[in-house]
Amino acid sequence: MRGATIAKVAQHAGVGVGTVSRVLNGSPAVSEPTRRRVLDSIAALDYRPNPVARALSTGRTMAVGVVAPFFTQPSVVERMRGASHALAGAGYQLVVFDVERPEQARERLGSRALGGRMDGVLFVSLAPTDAEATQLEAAHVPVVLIDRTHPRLPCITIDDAQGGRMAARHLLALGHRRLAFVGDLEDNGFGFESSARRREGFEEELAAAGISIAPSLRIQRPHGRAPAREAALPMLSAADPPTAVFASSDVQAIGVMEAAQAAGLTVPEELSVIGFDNVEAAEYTGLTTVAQPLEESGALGAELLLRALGGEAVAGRRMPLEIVDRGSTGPVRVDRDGALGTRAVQC
Amino acid sequence: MRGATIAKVAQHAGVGVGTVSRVLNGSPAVSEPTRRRVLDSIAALDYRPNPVARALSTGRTMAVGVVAPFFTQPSVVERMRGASHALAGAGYQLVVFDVERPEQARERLGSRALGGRMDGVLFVSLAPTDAEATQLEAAHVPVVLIDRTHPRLPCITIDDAQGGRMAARHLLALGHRRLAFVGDLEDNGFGFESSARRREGFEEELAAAGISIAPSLRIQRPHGRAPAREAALPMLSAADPPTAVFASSDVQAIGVMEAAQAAGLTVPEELSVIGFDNVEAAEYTGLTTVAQPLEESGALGAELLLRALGGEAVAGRRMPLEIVDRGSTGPVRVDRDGALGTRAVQC
DNA sequence: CTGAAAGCGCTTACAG
DNA sequence: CTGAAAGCGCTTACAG
Repeated sequence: MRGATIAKVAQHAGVGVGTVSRVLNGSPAVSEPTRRRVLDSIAALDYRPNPVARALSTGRTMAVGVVAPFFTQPSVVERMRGASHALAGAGYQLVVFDVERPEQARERLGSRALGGRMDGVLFVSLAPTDAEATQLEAAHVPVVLIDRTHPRLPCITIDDAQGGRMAARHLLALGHRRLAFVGDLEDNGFGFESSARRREGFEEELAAAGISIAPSLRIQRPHGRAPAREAALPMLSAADPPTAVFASSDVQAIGVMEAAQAAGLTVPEELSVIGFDNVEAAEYTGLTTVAQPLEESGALGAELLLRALGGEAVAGRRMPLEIVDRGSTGPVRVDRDGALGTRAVQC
Repeated sequence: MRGATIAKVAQHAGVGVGTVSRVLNGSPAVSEPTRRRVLDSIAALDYRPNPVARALSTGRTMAVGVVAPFFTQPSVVERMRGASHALAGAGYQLVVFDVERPEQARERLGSRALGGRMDGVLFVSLAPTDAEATQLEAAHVPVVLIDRTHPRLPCITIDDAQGGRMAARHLLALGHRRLAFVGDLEDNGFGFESSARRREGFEEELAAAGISIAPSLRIQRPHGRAPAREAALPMLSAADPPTAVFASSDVQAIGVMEAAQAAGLTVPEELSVIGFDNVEAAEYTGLTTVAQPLEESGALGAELLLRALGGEAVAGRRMPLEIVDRGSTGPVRVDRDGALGTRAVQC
């Protein structure tokens, strides 16, 4: 006995199933006495409508899929926080599709995972292929992207290049001239482009100041704290380390700070480090960063999706950036001769 | 046209829908030629079975709910990582039910959220009420708890009191005698008991050594970094601060380390800090902690649930604990007179 | 205002 | 091996 059905309730109340359905759905076309009687029967039988049957009948599942690299990118979790609240408030269930490896994207999305089961889909830091987008459109499943773009889909983005420029200006204003960059591999299987755009903006602004990054100071590794740390350590231990590092994510910036500690460089006195994103860890590691509104982007993405679900045509939005200074960057050290300080000449 | 249906495929292949269903479900009772023909039609029409219809027909939704305080407890995310992989591998969708406030637990669980829509439920750091448990049992929905207990349900737990004892022994062995505790409010709306059990084990072991915690050094606050930091600051700034602090979670331990920095105490020289859980942040803040296997507990919980879903009777498990020493604890300082060092007598 | 019936898209005995 | 039919539990025109 897996619970009462609408038929049992109808029988108990002495009405037709249609009438029970009407009171369930708040139809005004039910007389008050009947309504009461049905409500009483519902309570008496502890009846709860079967959402699966309802979904089959209405064509709406009341579930939204969220496709994201949940466990490799801490920023995703913060975005989820915003989305989860909005979705739950609107009565939607949130189904997670974790994508950790590029191949998974292919397996999961196009096929059974999304088809027919989700009323809408939120892509976070990931984008559907063109074929998938077409298919989703054909099925009339609204889609919103966060932190990625697509020509035909509403996207919530930031200006990554602009963020890179902001980081450059921040470090230049502190007098730094010997700068390093630590970011993602630019040819990754997910098509992540943020790191490349951030680097481009950064280098562009440096170029305007007549500065370029020495090839040995441009590090690109798979995303993650450990790879960043391991790649930064030799660079920071060398005879001529940079005086400042821009990492294209907080995760990597934290790796750089760990490398600095291992190399015996104090932050920010001997090395300035600035990250990007403003994830929670940036707060308790005291990292200065180019902050983007993570939770807000998730909330906004969910809101847009809800409106699209309601039949509205929605447009994407670009979110603002700001530098949050927590003290991991500082003025470049200058020794008595006025030369730019490096570890080699200090002490 | 929301995609082809089984009827269209049957028509296209010139067979009955039952036959199409049989090839879909790998029934051996289909001749090879028919099978090929049906497969061709499926491909030609780009047909994908509607999971909602299938769910209604079979009574299995192929979805599992995870009920947890996702965004207030970082440990939950690490547990999810383990669970997500196992569930996805078995073809189950993962539906998240975030519970941030005590009242939400009531609204969401018992009612529409879980009823009829989930094949199984994983509770993380949260437990169903007795009424909910009964209801889930009546509906034959298997349940597994992680980090909580219930008399009739399989639970994956740790020995919290034992962990508290381990922390105590660790600090006692380093010579600490003036000890503080920072943990959760013990009367919280969620029924979290870990913090209380950890404190009890800690105090028990101290008592065996003839030591007790001064009331002013026993801090209990809502879970979180900021409340821990704010409550610890005055304690650490006082004339007679403790030489070591046991926090019943890493999150709170990080708050204590922030307070130590604000109070001008160096860790571990002037203050030893040990946490509990071993979340990722413990790694990059260099926190010594009583480590529990978070990801493994999630994976194990998912496995048990899958086995229960397969009809097996499953039993819970107790996970092992170990101290991971990252250098935030050290020997107590002793001044020249041999008295136990405190900030007041040093220098 | 209300009931009977068709329909949502599958699966699965039941006959053949 | 295969088809026709009933059934899963709802919703929603359609008549009255």
